Amino acid sequence: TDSGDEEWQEPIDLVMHPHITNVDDVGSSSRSVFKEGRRKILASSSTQNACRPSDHARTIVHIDVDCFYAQVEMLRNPELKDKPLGIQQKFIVVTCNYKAREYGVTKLMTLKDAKEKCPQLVLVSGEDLTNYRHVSYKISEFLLKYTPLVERLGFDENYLDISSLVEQRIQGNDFTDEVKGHVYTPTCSSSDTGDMSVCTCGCRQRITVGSQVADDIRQALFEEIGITCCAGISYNKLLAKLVGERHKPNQQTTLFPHCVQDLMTSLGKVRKIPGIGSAMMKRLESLGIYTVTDLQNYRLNDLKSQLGESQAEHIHRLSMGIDEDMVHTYGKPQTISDEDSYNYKKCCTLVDARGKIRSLLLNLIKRLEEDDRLAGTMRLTICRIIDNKFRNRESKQCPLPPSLMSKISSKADDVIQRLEALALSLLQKIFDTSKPFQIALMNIAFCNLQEKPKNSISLFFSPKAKPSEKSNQSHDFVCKGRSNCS
DNA sequence: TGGGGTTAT
DNA sequence: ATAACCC
Repeated sequence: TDSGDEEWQEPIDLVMHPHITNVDDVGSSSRSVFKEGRRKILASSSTQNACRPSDHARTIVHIDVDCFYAQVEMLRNPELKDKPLGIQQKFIVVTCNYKAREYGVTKLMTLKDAKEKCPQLVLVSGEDLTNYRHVSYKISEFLLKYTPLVERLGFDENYLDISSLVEQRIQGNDFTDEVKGHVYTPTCSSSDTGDMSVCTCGCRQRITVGSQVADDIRQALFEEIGITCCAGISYNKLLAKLVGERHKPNQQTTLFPHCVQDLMTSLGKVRKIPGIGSAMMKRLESLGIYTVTDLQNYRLNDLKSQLGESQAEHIHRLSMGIDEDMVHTYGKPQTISDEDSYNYKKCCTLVDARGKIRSLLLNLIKRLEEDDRLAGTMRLTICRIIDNKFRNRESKQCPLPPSLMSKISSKADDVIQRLEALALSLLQKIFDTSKPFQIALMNIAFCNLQEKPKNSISLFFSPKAKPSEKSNQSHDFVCKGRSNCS
C-alpha cells in the first residue's frame, strides 16, 4: 500500500487488508496522519486506533425494531399499549413490550415464569407470522426509499449503506457538526481514550452526518408506519449492529473508529460477536479462548491450523471489529416455509402426520400464490422424539414437476392432493412410517423459486395484462432479486 | 424454548 | 442434505 515508505514495516499479525490498495480517499495532509496512526499500532499491539481510510469509507446504519411482534400487536390494538403485553408461541413468551419487561418478563421465557413475574400479563398468540411478515416487509420497503442498499436480517433488523446519501449531504452542505443521539464512549479498560482528535480521516464527518441521516430515517419511520426502533451508526455492519444495542429502546448510538477497540473488548465473551455462534464458541473454548481479547491476542497462524484458513481469518478479523461484508440488497425470499411444533403425543400416526402436512401445505400455497413464483423444489424437515430425546432435524427434498406447479392454486384440490402425497413419501424416506414414531416438529419449505415465465402466450391469455406495459414492469422486478439476473 | 430465515460445505 | 449462523 505504502510503496514509497521504506522505513515502514507492517507487523505480521496486523496485516488486516492485504487487498486494499486504494488510499485515494485521503488527502496529502491526512496521509501523514495515516502513517502516524499506524505507528501507534506498532507501539501497542492491542489497540488499533489508527484511521484506516479505505476501511472507513462506508457509512452503515443498523436498524433494529424495538420488540417487533409486541409493537405490531399494539399497533393493531392500541388498547394494549399501556398494558404489559407478551407474545405467546406454544408455552413460550417469545417477546414482550417494555411495560412487561418492567416486571421482569424477558424474551423466550416460559409462560409459567412470565405469569409468576407478572400475573396481569396480557397474552396475544404470535404463532401465525403472516401479519408480522407483512409489517416487516413494509418497513424494509420504507427503508428502500433512502437507498437501494437495504439488507434484511430476520424480520426486525435491516442494514443500510447510506454512504451516497451522506456524500450528497456533505456536497450540498446539508449537515451540522453535531452527532444526533448517543456517541459511544469508552467504558472498559482498553487504551482507547475517547479523544476525538485521534479520528482525523474523512470518516469522522461521514459518520457524524450518518447519525443525522439515521435520525431522520427513524423519525420518518415512526411518522409513516408508527414503529420505533434503535439504530447503530458506524462504518461496517458488525460495528453498526453492535453499537446500536447500547441504548434501547427508541434511541441511536454512533461509533467512531477510535473507540472500536474499546467496544470490542467491552463485549467480553466471544459469543457476543454476531457470527460466532454456539458451535464456534465451543471450539474456541477448547482452545482456551473465552473473551474477545483472548481471540484478538491468539496467534493467527495457530488459529488457522485449528479452524482452517478462511474461518480463522474471518473470526479473527471480527474480533478486531473488522468486517468488509457489503450490504446486500434484499430481494424476494429464497424459501417460503411453514412450520408447526407438536408437544405431547399429537403426531404419532400417519393420519396425524397427513393432517399436519395438509394444513402446512394449505398455508404455503396461499403464500406461494401471493409471491407469484413457481417452486422448483419441496422440502420436508422434521424433528423426531426417540425415547424422550429430541433428535436432530432431518430433511428430504424432491423436485416439483413444472406441470404440477403451474396449476397450483388454493382451489385446485387435485394439485394439493398430489403435493400431500409427495410430502408423505418424503416422510417415508426419512424413516419407516410403519413403525411407531413421535414427531415434535414439521416444516415444509418451497424453494428453488422461479419467476413465472411471462411469454407472449400467457400474456395473451392473462385477463388483466396489457402487453404494452408488460415488458417494462417485469424487468423491473426480476432485477430487484439477487439470483435471477442471469 | 418458536417460527421463521440465510449461507457454506 | 446437513450444519452452521441470524432474528
